Amino acid sequence: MQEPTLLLLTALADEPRHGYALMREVAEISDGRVRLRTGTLYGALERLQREGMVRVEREEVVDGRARKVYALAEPGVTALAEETARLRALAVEAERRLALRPGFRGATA
Amino acid sequence: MQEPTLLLLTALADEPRHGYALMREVAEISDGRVRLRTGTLYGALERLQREGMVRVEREEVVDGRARKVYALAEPGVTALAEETARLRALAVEAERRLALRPGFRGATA
DNA sequence: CGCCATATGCCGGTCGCCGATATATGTGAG
DNA sequence: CTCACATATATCGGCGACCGGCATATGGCG
Repeated sequence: MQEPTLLLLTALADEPRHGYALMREVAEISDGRVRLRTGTLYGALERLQREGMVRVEREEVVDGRARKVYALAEPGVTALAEETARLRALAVEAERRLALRPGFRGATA
Repeated sequence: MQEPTLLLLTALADEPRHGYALMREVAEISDGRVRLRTGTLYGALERLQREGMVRVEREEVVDGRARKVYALAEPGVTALAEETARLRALAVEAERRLALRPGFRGATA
């Protein structure tokens, strides 16, 4: 799983959101580092629906603009939980190895 | 940065290793989940050298077999440290959000 | 002698992501 | 009133990392 996808699932983890809100949320989570393009966003959303990770919870019209509100499906919750656990373990291992290097000054500050 | 690349840099983080040893190391780090293909390995190694992350430390011949021993260059150390810090923060955030879900049972066990 | 582990390398295909483009409405500036 | 901008969704071509398969070569074991 790549980072944009991981960010997307994370942005959906606490509550359902529509596409455009997801773009803003992902930017915020990543401190502005990752700006999802619409091509990536809607492409990923479609793929994640095919894979059963995400579902459309409802469609609404707000101020004359159509919205699709996406939500994490159960497989998505499980996948996200497993992925983050895996990644956290990997990060810890990488940092352990880096600390083994002679003269290493942590970049974590 | 994708996971195979991250795993590769992690495998090089503590000490220099040659290609085949990297395949074994990556498999071990990932608990056997990720088996680097030679195409991925040598392709990534070449790319990472172009990017200045990795360098060939030395070439040796052991038991009649030629080896190239790869090492992390300084930019690789920095990149790995930053990437892991970023990923760890993201994992923490994802887990925080997951914990907010009603009735969530941690998959971290 | 054949098989497996060691060891490196290339090549075609797939797939996720990027960049650009299109479409449409509401809001605020000029 | 009009133009620009934020909101909102969607499609398309292309690129690049990774995968799977193949090729090549040596040393050790049965």
